[in-house]
Amino acid sequence: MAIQKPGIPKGTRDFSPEEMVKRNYIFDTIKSVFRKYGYQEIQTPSMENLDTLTGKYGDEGDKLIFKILNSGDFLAKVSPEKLEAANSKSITSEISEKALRYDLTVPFARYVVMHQNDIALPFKRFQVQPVWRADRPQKGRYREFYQCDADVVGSDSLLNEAEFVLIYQEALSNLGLKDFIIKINNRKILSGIAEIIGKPELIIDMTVAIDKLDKIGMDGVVKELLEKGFGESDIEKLKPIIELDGSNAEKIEKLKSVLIKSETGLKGIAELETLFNYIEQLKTPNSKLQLELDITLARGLNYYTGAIFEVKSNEVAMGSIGGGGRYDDLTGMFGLKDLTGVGISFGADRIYDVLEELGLFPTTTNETTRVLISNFDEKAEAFALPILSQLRQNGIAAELYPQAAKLKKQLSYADSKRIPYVILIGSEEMESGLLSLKNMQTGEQQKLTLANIVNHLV
RNA sequence: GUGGUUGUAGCUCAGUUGGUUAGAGCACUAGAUUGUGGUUCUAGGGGUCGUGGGUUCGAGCCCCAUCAUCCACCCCA
Repeated sequence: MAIQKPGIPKGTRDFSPEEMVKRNYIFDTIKSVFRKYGYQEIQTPSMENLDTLTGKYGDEGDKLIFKILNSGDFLAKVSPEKLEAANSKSITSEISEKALRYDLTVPFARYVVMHQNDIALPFKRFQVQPVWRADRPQKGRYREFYQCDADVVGSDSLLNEAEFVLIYQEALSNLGLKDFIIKINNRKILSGIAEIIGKPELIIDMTVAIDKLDKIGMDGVVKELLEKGFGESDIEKLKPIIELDGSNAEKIEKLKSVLIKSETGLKGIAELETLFNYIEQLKTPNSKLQLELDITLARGLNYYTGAIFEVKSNEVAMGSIGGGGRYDDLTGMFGLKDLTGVGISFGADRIYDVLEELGLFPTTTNETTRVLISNFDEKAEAFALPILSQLRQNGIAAELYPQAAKLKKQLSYADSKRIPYVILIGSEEMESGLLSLKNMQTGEQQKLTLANIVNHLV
């Protein structure tokens, strides 16, 4: 067999020891905040049944699901007519019954329905696992990436929404981000706007178009709205709403008058007011919470029914680093009615890229070996083994250089692995029982008993 | 799915109007220093120039195809 150049699939990455230290720092920070707010961790399988996932993310989303080919002779069951027709879509369901999870929310909904008799409502869970999307990769976009989700089902209180805002604020602040904005909108307000214009059936097209405002400008939005079937008069009504500005309170007042005839719209506004009120009372005093009511915030997922969240860093040009919202009907698709849920997600990989770009990773990461014992020959090695054991019994991360080698090489090894201390054991040390402890940072070296070394390193 | 970018050593990249034996830095190995790393100096190993075809006396360079890559759009974390 010919030697082949190794490679990994497009949009996937290896993570080095150094990168893992940084990634775990992000995961641990986010997880501890989740726990602090009463969320418990679960995990679900990497793959779900294909029909669990299809139809939940819209047509665009379905295309991005990674399907898993059935094992064995997967074409045997497909009828000759279908093979002849060569219609990929109709054959897919026959040759693939599993798929890699696309997000953590739908598997969570599936979990809740399957375990509904075992979980106490309201159920607050968090989940940190990779998801896969068959996207074209680009900056900040990968085919395999981690999401950190927290969701609660079985509670329609807006207190949950308020706490999610605080979780965003606390977790991202803890990670060292100083300037980020949490955008909030409400699907009911969007519905209300579509109602007022008289095109409630076009709400999706409307929200997708106005979502692009800051990217393509008002002219672009108008152009797209016209293409989607809105009339000139509709757009005239829409314009002032889209261009809404001022403080959050001012925006709410203006929206109230615009949406006066829409029951749904007014309900959305009432929800926002309650939410802002909760946040005001819950937030840490003096915290620089940047919260913005953004009426153009839509987000693609069609299952949001209430609040919609999105978080963006103002310091780095990057897509959103988090998002979420309320979905009233999610478990309904799996036969469990009237269960409301709300959740948020952190995009760990994008947060990594942002922290890297801003140089915000802490330098004092202490996840390497604490002390290396040198190895000159068989005799010294034998002498070192009980010492190695003692160090480890005292909870000190220690390693013995696994074979005799030149000291230069062993010190280089310690240096490249950033091991802070090296114990040198030669004939002199073996005779006296005093071991040479070298501090790799200062270069200083002193002779100590093992007990002293342990005290020094603990 | 659409448009563009770039493919040369393990990594980051030079390589002139097409011309002899394709270079540098970093990394690696060895030595200067037989028990002292990070700085320095010296030497060394390492290349199907993404792949296939074409033009030419001659191609890393020009042409075609193909694959990969990154970026942007769509959409999204």
